Amino acid sequence: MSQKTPEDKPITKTRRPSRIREAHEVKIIEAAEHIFAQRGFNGATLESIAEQASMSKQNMLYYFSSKELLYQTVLKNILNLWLEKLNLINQPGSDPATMLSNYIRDKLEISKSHPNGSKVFANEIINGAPHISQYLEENLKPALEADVKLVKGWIAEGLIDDIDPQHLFFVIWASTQTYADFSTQIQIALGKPELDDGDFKNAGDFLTHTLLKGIGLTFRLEQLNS
Amino acid sequence: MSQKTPEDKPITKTRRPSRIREAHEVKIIEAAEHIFAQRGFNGATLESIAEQASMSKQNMLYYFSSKELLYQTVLKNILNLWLEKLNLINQPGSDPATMLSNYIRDKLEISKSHPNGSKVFANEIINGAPHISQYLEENLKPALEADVKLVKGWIAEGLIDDIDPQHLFFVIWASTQTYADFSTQIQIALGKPELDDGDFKNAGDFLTHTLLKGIGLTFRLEQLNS
DNA sequence: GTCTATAAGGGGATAGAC
DNA sequence: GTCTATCCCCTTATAGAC
Repeated sequence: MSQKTPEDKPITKTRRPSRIREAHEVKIIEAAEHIFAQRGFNGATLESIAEQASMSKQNMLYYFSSKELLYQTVLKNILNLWLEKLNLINQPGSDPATMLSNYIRDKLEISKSHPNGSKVFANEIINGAPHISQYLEENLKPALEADVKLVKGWIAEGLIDDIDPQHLFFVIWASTQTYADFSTQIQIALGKPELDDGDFKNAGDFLTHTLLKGIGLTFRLEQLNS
Repeated sequence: MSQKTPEDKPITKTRRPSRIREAHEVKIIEAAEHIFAQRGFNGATLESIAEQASMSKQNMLYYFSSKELLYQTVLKNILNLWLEKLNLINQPGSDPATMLSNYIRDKLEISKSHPNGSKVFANEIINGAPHISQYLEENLKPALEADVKLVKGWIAEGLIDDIDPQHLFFVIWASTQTYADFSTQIQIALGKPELDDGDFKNAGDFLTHTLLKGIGLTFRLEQLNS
């Protein structure tokens, strides 16, 4: 699996990252996600990120030479996670109801497991995507177009209502990511200090019921759970 | 209507704002919305807001004595606009389909007319609502609870499916505000430089069709448009 | 009400010893 | 790889003249 150097002995001078570097990089990225989510790009200080990662600011700069680089890394991590799930065609089951309900559940799952990455991304988009618009153009746009084509096929076959496929995806994105991005507001509305598994289950049930039924799929929840 | 001073002649020393003050305050708030939306609270500088408002930073500080005060003003403006529309019971028509479709159209209209206010608010919530959580607790929460009660009544009467009312509102909020907050991403996905009236019409049609049908309302678009 | 000047502090990034 | 020290710019807010 892993690439081997021609020599017998491993040569540490090559680009292979050392064990300590790898561990520190993970720690720093997690800290950066946390702080960028909480304070935005400009509000986050390298000092506070380093503190969250339990190291000195100067040492952190040894691993990520600039705030910008750190930020880009966090942004691309979450976007790549989403893009993986957006590849609907690669799903095992092939009927529209299963594909869409799986996609909704997957997106919600990421909101639950990576709320900070989602928040950093949301912040970036709200501010006009100054650091990532090109990456969206090159990666998100074509991925969405493939799915739109798929959904148009469903409409042509009469499997679902004649709705606008692009807006279907915009609404799925918004309504799944809101449970990460707007969790503070939802917590206040629900009167609880944190969203728990039950809340995400309720969200998933509501969304699959409403969106699938709403576009004309005679989908029943019991089918999926069985 | 307007409060009168006991004296005959207007006393300029009282709290009544002068004409020039009022005009400048409006200009400053609009500029602040724009810059805060684009750069976040920390990224926005008083210098850039003042420039957008065509005045000196020092003069702007004469009207709004701190960045914090300016920010709070922008936040409460947009939230109050939303709270007005959230008061569903005050609508003329009283059937669920009309109430909800009107609410969705109203929310979308605000996304179109006040995208910057929406973005500033979104940023604030994402960052954990450090400046406005108490205001949400005192104003948003009770307003939502009234609507939840209303929707529960509809369910009890069998007018709509047995869905979770709170999540219905979370999804309406997310999916209408995304056309303001995430407009940059949507523009990239649609391949156009700006969202136009047609895009908002498509969004509104998709949302009313899908959400109303999705919760079991046998609503037809033609009824509303006639 | 508007201007010039400046106080006061914060924060990104680099240099160089160990 | 990690540390101490420091450069230098940016930004909020105030003081005081006009």
